[in-house]
Amino acid sequence: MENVAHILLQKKIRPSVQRVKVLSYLLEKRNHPTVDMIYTELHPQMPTLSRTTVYNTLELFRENQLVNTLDFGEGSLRYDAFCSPHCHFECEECGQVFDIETPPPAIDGLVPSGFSLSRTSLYLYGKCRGCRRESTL
Amino acid sequence: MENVAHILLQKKIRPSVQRVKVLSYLLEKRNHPTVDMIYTELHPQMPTLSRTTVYNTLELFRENQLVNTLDFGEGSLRYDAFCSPHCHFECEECGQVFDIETPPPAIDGLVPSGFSLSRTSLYLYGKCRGCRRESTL
DNA sequence: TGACAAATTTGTAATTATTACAAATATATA
DNA sequence: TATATATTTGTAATAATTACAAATTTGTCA
Repeated sequence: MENVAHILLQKKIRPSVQRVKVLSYLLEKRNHPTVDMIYTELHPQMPTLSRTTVYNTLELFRENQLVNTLDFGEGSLRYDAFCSPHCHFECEECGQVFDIETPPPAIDGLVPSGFSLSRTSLYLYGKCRGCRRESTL
Repeated sequence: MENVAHILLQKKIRPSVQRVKVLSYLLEKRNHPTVDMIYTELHPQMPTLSRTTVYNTLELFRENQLVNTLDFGEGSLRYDAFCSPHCHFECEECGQVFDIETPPPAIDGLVPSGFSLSRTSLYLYGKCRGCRRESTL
């Protein structure tokens, strides 16, 4: 919506149709999608959309701190439009990613002296509620 | 050495030349290498070594809990032959990976009820001592 | 020891995610 | 409206990894 366009304008990013759609997708779905998930979902509505545009757009968003990348070690990156400090849980069964609304644990004092820390990522792996339920039915 | 062959035999893995060399490399260097680093270093001594063998060998080691994979989001996996619970720090300047000999922080209670946790990975990013020193010279 | 079976290694080809890049299109400005 | 600038697109390149079948090595047993 207009809402999303404003977010882009605040970052001095021109709100093209493609950019607004990609950011809207991220904000509405909150599903930490891969490039392929975004492309596959938006392509039917925008037949001219290019995969490259999705890559370019996400990279632009990342440079402007509108998204963070997540790497669960599956071979492709995921994107998160919620940049508050929080952790992520990936279900090893269904692949869904869940937000854990707790900031990553303090690790002050962990790094050797003389080192400087710029950021940390904590990834949690396991089974989500739905998948656990299924396996006990 | 023979030492390394014994480790493999304990896991009922036949200690072929290639397997012993790859595991020795990991244990001696402790440098969390990528497949390419291993291949590049071992190839001169073993001209017939194949990259595929390195991949196969590491996968076999992983299945037998002899190594863990690390994914710092650089596009290629790294391998760690020390499986005690500890964290990793990657220098954003020189790319070196350092062990942080502290177990990943307890995150009990972080996961939503009904979820089960199987493992966690904590990645730290920043500048190592050497690179900080260089930048202030 | 020699022959055969099983395990391992090798090299090439396929696959997948991502990036490079130039042409085409759309947008903004004068 | 003309022109410069920004954006998008599509194709081709790159890089990591996997698939797979042929070649080699190793182990077993007569």
